[in-house]
Amino acid sequence: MDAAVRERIYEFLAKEGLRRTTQRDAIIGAAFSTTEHYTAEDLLVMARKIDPTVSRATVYRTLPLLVECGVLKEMDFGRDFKFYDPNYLEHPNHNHLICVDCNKIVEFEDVHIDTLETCISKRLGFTAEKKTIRIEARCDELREKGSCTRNNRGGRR
Amino acid sequence: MDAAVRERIYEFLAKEGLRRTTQRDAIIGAAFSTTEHYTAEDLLVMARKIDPTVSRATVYRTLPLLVECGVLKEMDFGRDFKFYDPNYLEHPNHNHLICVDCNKIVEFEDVHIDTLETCISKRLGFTAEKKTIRIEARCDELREKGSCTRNNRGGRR
DNA sequence: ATTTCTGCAAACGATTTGCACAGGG
DNA sequence: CCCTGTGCAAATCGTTTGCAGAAAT
Repeated sequence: MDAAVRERIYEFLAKEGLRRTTQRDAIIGAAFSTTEHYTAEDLLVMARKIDPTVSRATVYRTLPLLVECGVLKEMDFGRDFKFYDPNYLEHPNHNHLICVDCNKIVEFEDVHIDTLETCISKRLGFTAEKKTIRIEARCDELREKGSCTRNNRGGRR
Repeated sequence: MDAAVRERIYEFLAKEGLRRTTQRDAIIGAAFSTTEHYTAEDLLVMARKIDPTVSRATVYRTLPLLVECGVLKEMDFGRDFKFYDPNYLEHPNHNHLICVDCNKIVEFEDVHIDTLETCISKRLGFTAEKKTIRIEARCDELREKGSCTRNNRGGRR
């Protein structure tokens, strides 16, 4: 994982008077061991590979810290659980396309969108704070070939 | 409420072999007595003004029917509960701006967005199915005047 | 009659939290 | 030492569901 991210987190913890613990280290290590999106439960599994003593509660308590620190983005797609995006720092302006077939989440950026959204907010009398585009879509690949080679997070509930 | 909507619902129920009951009538009447967005709990309260015997379970069981019938739109903003939009038939392509201060949901349409989203999906190899723009924003009014005259759904949890 | 509906209350499931102990500063 | 962090298990809360009786066709 990126040492700068780890450093940033430690500074944040210090600033807040919070401590560096083995569990938090394991969770941080796990959280940035991938560029994929994951759930709290996914992260628990990943963190336990580093430190088996990590509990679910600690994961749930650590996630908001990483979000507040700005290194992780929380995303609620109206699915059953929230997703977290460790790739946020590198691509702060991305949007998400969610495949309803395979649950794959694809990131994309588009310069037009940002302008458009800022315009719209201004027109309505608001100042945009978080702009999210969610596109639910179906794989062309699946429709044409009958199967889908993408990451399949489905099956859960 | 619009008689055409009611008619459309009755046809849907008939087609599905479902029955017309006093409770469903009350819920339908309540569901289209406003153009505002509401939650399941809001709808329960509204329906009980028409028929006090309506239960929460029946509301929760009826909502998906109205959604499937196409007269109501379900929206999950990643808040604590889902919202329902009875205004969907008249404005099927609208997007939502949610004020983080007062929880007001403002609808807007924009022709550019639709084109943009279809392009993006195609570029990524998907066929867009549901396109949602969510803008979280802050009232300019609140910031400037220190108060907000908009509908305030806040306070819950 | 037969089938769908209903209200009730219990179940559900992701997330949060109270508590008593562990461990970092 | 003191105060924060932790695991555990119980609580939370919108929503769903099993069941037995009620109502529609």
